[in-house]
Amino acid sequence: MAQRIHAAVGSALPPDAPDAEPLSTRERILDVALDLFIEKGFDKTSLREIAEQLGVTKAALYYYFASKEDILMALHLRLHEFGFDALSRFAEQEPTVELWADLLDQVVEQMLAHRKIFLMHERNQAALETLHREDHDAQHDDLQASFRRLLSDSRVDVRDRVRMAASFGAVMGAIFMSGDAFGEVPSSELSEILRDAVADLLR
Amino acid sequence: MAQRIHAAVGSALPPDAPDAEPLSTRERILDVALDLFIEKGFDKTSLREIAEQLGVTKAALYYYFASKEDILMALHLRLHEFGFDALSRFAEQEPTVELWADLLDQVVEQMLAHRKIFLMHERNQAALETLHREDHDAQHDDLQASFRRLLSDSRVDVRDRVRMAASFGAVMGAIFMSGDAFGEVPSSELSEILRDAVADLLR
DNA sequence: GTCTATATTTCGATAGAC
DNA sequence: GTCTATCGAAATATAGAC
Repeated sequence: MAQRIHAAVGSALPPDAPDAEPLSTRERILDVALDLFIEKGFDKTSLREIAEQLGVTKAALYYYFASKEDILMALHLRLHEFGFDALSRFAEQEPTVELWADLLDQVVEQMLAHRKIFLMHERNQAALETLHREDHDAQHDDLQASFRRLLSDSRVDVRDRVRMAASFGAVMGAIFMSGDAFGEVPSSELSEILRDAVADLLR
Repeated sequence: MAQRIHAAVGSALPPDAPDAEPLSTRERILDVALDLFIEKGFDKTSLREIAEQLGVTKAALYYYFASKEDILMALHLRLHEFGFDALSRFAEQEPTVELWADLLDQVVEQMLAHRKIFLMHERNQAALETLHREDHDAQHDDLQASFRRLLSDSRVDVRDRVRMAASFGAVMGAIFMSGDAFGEVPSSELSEILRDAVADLLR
């Protein structure tokens, strides 16, 4: 596993945009993998399965990705695309509940727009951690790590820090934990309800 | 895998209670497995590893458990022990935010008292679902399923349902998502902060 | 109850033709 | 770019002695 990971980020366009050009094979692999990683988990998904569902053979996958973990990494990088420079704001200034509330507003939008990617992350924490352990490039200083650092910042009152963590969990819970209990609720309504709830927690 | 799963529940006593009798081998297996399933995930934990850390061989494990999944099932049953008859209250009456708030108070206590079991569940959702797919005994009608049913109950206003899900997520987030950011915060304080937060969400 | 084998399967990955 | 064929490793699980 000393191999360089060279994953890149697939297109995040909606699947049937008006002028959708046919997805590249690479992107199709990622989309199939994303669904399977959500449904069965990374470890229980075999390359054979991904290939089969795509109508190619295992070996073809290796033309696009150096390893199975490389596929996971490419999906992980999709997450870094959306808004998680948002967290970088906190690198310089002291975290406050007000800043946090602003951040969560953005996070809610991103999560609703890219449910699958977030869901995949929620359901494959262990596999993703292994990935990061091996990537000692530490170029990205992972999200979760920044997260924990923030929540450990002793300049902020404990009560506020707990509420910061809780408000994030609240958003996650409402969007993901419930399966599709709110699948029929329009995103805009869900978004508004959540914004209010977050405000109540961090007011 | 047509084999009957016959897992039973290990003792949930604190590890060094005053009159602690030495743990049975069976319980020691479960405790080691619990730690490893949290740290590396179910799929990446091998029976060899569990056995090694216990000072026995793989084969010995099979005297106590019929399969690797059987070990996971035994740990899953530990969860059913604590307080999740709590959810049964909702089977009969209409869910309300008031009932939900009461429930969450209990859940907070259970989570703080049995962090590891809950953490293991959070981090091995995929493996646990596979388990349930195979256990078509449906004797237990899983927690998560009851959960989703509750949150889909159209008698309750959408806004309230979303807040119910969010409040649960808030508790999970504060206790688990943060790693050990609040490890030094006394449980009693954490519990009180969370109770207040939940009240703000469901008031 | 625990051990030493070993059977069996599956998977990730590679080589090389086309 | 995709295929066929195969390698090698690792894991779960079993058989049978002690």
